Amino acid sequence: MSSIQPVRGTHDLIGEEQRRQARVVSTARHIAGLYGFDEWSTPIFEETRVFSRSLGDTSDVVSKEMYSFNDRDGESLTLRPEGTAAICRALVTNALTQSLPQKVFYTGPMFRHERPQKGRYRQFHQIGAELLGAAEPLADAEVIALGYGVLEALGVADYVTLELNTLGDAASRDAWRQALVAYFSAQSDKLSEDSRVRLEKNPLRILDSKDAGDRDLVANAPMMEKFLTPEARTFWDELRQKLDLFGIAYTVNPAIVRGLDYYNHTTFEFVTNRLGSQGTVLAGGRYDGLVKQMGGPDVPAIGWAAGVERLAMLLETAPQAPRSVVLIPVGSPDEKAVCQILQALRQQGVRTEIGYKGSLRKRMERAGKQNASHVLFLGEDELARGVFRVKSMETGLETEVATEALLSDARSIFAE
RNA sequence: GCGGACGUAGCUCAGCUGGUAGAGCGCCGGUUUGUGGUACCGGUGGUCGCGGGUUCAAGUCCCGUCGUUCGCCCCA
Repeated sequence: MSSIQPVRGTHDLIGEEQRRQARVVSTARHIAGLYGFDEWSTPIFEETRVFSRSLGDTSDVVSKEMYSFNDRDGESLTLRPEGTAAICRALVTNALTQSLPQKVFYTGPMFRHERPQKGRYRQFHQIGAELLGAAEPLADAEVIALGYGVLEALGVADYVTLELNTLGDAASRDAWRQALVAYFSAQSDKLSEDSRVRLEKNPLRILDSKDAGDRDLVANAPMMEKFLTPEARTFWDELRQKLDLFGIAYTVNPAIVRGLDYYNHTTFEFVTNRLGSQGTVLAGGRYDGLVKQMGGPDVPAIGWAAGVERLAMLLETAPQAPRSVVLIPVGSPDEKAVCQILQALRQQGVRTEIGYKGSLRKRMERAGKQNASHVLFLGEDELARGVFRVKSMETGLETEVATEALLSDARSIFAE
């Protein structure tokens, strides 16, 4: 066993694992396109303040999980722990606040120094969608519909449920937060140790505590509903109505409060019970203040991110490896003819390989192992007669095909 | 960051109460001359995660460390 290992929480993506993740990404990219979202790519590292400012200083992501370092110029940089902040930064830097709305799809690696677990890695991958510059509930509904559409296209929608909540606008949220703090402070002796810390840092998080004692307290805690301003209530009502119009089923869960500071109004999570404690598969919400925080104008926005590894694990069937047509020279036919036919097939869009070294038996064996769809035999005899022997590895049947036909009509010859 | 479990060939694992490692699969080659997935034969393969300690002797006991995994925490 080699002593050089990949860094803790990182993995090489090879074979089936690579194919599963690629399937997730390409499917999401396609569905996002149907909704009119364009793909952006932002740098993998940013100035640290892009994240520290936006995610909230007290969030664990900022306070203890970021890969931050000083570069050779002494500037503090950070490997992106999530995608939304950078998209907002890019919106501002590229002056796209002039042409709203912008509908953005992105994908790529993210980095968080967490304790690795299944479905939770230090370098992991996300897909995400952001709709910047639309304030109406219809936008929220459409963004959620896009998320659902991706899950549906991946064939995992059945294992997943949508949980929905509202945090209201700033005024609602502040009032609610104060009420929660007052409520929990009055009986902080009954709270779990973890939740006493949350009371200081992020009281909303107490609501989704798993501690049994906490849950009893939470059951009687003041609910967001009561603190909604009339505007926030209208928004919340409309959102649910639009979701109905899109035919998206959901359950309201007051505990969906999200971890990052920038959310307001809509929050949602698509969750599954198939991945143990890492059950959140796609989640997001509205973040109307973030673009302004990034130094831009007041741009309302809504979006979500999803974990590629988690979705890849949920895929029911693994994408198949592509099958090749393998050319096996018999004896020593003219090399020029061999190379020409290889290139001609590739130009016609047929995945073609040549069987290297070994006896004919060996090469056949290898073609079988790599699951080739067909084998092409070319010997001096065939070359002289202007034909190939084409063997279907599926049926074992072997036919003679004129070289001309291969040069002009290869795809139909190899179509199953 | 906290607590538990685990860590033997590429893979799945066996190795009793301590005496310097085994199987199956895989991989490589062969069963003569132009044909796979079957069969047969032969071969390759491990400083038992790593580092200490106890012992005449450790894969087997103890400590530490790294990694994986489960729960917590956090979050996608």
